[in-house]
Amino acid sequence: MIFEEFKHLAMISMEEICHEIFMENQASIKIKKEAVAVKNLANIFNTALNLSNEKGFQSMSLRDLSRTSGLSMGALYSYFTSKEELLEMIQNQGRRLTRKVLTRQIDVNAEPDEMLRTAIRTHLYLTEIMQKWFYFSYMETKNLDKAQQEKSIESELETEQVFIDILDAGIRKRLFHVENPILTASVIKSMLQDWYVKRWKYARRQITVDEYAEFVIGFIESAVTDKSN
Amino acid sequence: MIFEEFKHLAMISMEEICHEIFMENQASIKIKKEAVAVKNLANIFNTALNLSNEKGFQSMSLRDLSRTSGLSMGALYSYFTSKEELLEMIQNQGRRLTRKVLTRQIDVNAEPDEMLRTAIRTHLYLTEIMQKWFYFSYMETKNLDKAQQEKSIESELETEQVFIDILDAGIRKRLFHVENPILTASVIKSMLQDWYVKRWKYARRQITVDEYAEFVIGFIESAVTDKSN
DNA sequence: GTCTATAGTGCGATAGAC
DNA sequence: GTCTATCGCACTATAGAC
Repeated sequence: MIFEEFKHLAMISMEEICHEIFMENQASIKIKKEAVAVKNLANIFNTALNLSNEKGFQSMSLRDLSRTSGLSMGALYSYFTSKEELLEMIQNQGRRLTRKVLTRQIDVNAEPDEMLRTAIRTHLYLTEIMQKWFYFSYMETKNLDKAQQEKSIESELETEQVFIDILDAGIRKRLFHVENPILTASVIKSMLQDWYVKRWKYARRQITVDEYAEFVIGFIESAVTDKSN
Repeated sequence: MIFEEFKHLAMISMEEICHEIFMENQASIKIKKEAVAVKNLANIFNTALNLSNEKGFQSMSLRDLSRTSGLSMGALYSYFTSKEELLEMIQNQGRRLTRKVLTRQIDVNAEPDEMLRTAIRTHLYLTEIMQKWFYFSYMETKNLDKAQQEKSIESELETEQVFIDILDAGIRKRLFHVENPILTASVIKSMLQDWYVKRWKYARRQITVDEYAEFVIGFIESAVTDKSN
């Protein structure tokens, strides 16, 4: 699968997510008509992500959000009860989407080397589509309360575990030679994160997500492949 | 060189830096006695870094800074003319220290494989000592004005260039087999950044900077070493 | 050189009209 | 369901006593 194919597939997930946001936050959302609520929520989230990616969530005032989204202050507060809650809503959805797409895409019956390639591609493609969401999540974790921060940490370790499991499977089948699967998974993750954190760098160099995926796969494979075979 | 040796060496640089901060910002610093100014500046910077690393620079109010540092609001404003200037002062010093230590440590006459190891270790050791400074710099770049952001980008690319040069030298001497030196340098940098960005993860797993350095060196070497030799 | 007190601004949040 | 108007508060920054 290349990026263009993945793009189509993930759009379906996006629809699901917008629906879920509405359903799950009905306690905070005063608006009852789903069509109206979903449309405005999408607007609010997109605007908040754009503004936050520019200058950070704290620096974005709700007046900024109101002006840019076209919704009044009063209208905004129909969708959340505080600025902090808006932050948590956005964070939650990012985490959920990651988990959903990553576990859906990886075929557990495949061989470890194939699984590794798929996991790398899927992760990169996902963060490419949701770049702003991931960047936001990444940068704003420290502004969350303790409980939400813990969730964020769990989510990070969960993603890392996917790679640890793949590496372990590869070691057992003697496809990989890896001395420290945990640290190896950790540095793999750092390479994947670089794609959405340092977006400007890759954009400037005109590197596409498929080119980056190919490079990372090649780099990691030449580091972990068992050369005794 | 291991970390403990480096630590001692870098402390000398720290002294220099504190002195430089005072000398260079005499326009903004109203205090004339150097001993007083340097002591208070060190206090302000350290406190600001601690608070910012917890909740971000924007969320840290100057009242927080005043309370935690023990200096009054008025005293704080003797050392900078605005909160934004404080941010820039901190950013500038981080960048300067990076450049100074990295170029000082790397022996350009060494063989590329040795240079690569030294560059990785030096980078990790430096960020270990100045962890809060680097984390701060990393997270707060987007809150800077355009001109300062550009400096930050230059600094990132400059560090990356150090690795590109080493890789190129290694390719010429047939020590390394690297298809894309730019992307390779880029992922090396992402692994090094992970050490100070995800500090909590490595602390939780009780991995020392020397252990991480050894791992990263091994990982990168097995990816870039020319296997035809 | 450092303090306290306060001016002035812009924020998050809400009440009530439409 | 959305708007405008406004409240109370916390902030940055400064002026003037010591």
